[in-house]
Amino acid sequence: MPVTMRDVALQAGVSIKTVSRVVNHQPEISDVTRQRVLAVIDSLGYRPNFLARALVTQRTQIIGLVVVTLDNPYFTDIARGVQAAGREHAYLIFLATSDEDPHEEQHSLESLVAYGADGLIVYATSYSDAYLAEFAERFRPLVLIHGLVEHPNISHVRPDFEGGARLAVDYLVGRGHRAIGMLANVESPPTRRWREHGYARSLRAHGLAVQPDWIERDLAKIDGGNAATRRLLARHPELTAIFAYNDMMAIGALKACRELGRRVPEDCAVVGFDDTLLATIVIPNLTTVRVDKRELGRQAFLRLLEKLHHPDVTYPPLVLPPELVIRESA
Amino acid sequence: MPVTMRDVALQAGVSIKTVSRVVNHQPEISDVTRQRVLAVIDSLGYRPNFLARALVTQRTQIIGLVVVTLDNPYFTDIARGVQAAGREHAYLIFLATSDEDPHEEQHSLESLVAYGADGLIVYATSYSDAYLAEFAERFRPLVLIHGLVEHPNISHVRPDFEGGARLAVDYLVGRGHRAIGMLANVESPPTRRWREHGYARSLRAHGLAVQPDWIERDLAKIDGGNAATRRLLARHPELTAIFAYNDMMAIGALKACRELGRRVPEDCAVVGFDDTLLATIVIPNLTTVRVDKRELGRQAFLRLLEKLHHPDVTYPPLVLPPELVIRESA
DNA sequence: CTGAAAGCGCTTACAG
DNA sequence: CTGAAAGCGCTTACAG
Repeated sequence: MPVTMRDVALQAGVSIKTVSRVVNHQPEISDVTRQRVLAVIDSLGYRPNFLARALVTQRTQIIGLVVVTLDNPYFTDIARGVQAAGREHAYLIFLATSDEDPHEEQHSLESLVAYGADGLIVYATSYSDAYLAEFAERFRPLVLIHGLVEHPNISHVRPDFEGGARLAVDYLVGRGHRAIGMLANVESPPTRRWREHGYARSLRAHGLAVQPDWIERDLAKIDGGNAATRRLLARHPELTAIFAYNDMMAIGALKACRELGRRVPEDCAVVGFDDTLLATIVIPNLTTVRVDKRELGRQAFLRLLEKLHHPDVTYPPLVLPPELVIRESA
Repeated sequence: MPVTMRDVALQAGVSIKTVSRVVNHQPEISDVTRQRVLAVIDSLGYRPNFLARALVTQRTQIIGLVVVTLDNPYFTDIARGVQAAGREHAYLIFLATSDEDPHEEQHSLESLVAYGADGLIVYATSYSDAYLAEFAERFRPLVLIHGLVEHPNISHVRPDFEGGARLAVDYLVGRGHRAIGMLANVESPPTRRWREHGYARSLRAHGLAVQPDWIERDLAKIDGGNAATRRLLARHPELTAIFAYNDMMAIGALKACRELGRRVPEDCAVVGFDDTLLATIVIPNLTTVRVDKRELGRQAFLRLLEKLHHPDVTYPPLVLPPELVIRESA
């Protein structure tokens, strides 16, 4: 039997509307009444029922956050940024994971809407762009992290992958490397191969030819990185450096090198991407491209908030500048 | 303008109640009517509003999960277990993190209740036991992971920490170690120092004296493990092995040894606890006590579900058996 | 097998 | 400054 507004009103000898006024900090109320109501609220331990409120206001102050996996610290850091920003603005962040199951991802999105989430922040590789556009059209505003879907209700936030990749490859070239392989994510759609563009662009800028065969694709995880590195090095033992899609793949590369008897960085330099907490756990410590993950999450939230307040404005993608962190692996 | 039941009813030429019946798969309805309503639902793209439903049924099918941090993969694995079990039973898992801020933790718990979560699963060190008991009394059933609060509405789930610690120390003694230090969590309240009991018990079982000074406390993170190891080894250079509170601290110990020029395992063996994904990333790979984290999460959910269905039953704590995984560090 | 009415706990114009 | 009434979108007895 939870305590309701009615209970408070009865006890305080005022109307429900008056209670509502003090709960919502509305000014048109005498101080005496306010104090009296406050006292009753306190003594009864009354808590407003958000569900009921949401039903009438059509706003829940809930933001849904859907990420593919919690396994990569990259995502948990982003989530933390979203949550911190959400807190500041009195929003609750509802974190859902799909565990890489596309079916589950879709289900999460729809559940979140059914529960009245005011908006969604999505990092999810498996959604089709068409589905996302339709979703944004029919339901709520969306902000996509790393995505790319043209729709007025969809905003975008991402690191400057291309710039980051150039930073990495420029550095490698500067260290004398000429045969630089790349580990790419098989799941990246052609429209979002930003890192590959950066890699190619940097190579060309230094007068080096781009060899498509030096790019090897696999899942963007440790095992994927390990397997891709083995294939790459078997085909092209002449490679002296590897630029990896993310830290996970870079760690896989480190493992592969270790198992293959190639010293890092002497025989094969490795550069990662993201600068997750794993980068300094691994030996050798990873040289990698740092992305401000919390800021990314924060900006995603802020973007969504803007859209919620100004539904008719369309915002250009926000692209955050990365930074090269030089450690031991290259 | 979302589509409501009323819209469907109007369009299908039936009452709202009839629509409700087909949406909720209630049997008392003719097949013809059902088909007609289904067709309208489909063409209108109707989705039930869970908020409205929850308001009347007083059940949301939402379970709140509160964890201290997402930084330790141990917690994300538990969360994954909870989520998987939740899915199977058509529950939505609302994951909240406090980022180690006690104030925020409390806020999460209360928000979750305000939004109508049917029950809560909590791993949170900073709640006082009294607060949790009062919370369970006034609001919803709770299951505590690693906790210990006697209250009929609170259930418990945890690995057998004491047994796991004995496994680790037995192994170390079996390998010839006699001077075995321990890294403990400063934040463990005296009632929950299960690993320390296991450590002491194993030592005594082998006729070895327990030296309180061989136990060093710090935060259960990498840096804490690093610092604690340095202090411990400075005071007791005679130690040849270290048993750590968790993998995070063990990784800190690895770092400390590396920086101190102590080879692992030759000069100092290290055993962790949890067997997170980090254990095989680190060099040397960590020998550690494996806990089935997903199962822990699953059981936490199942416990809660039981309680939701049978509020009057009180369940004994569930203690999951761990297992020693021998790798390179000991 | 089908429907009209009340109510879940709030907020929102609208009066006074 | 304060209150009575309607309504958010559903479900739940209760009739028929």
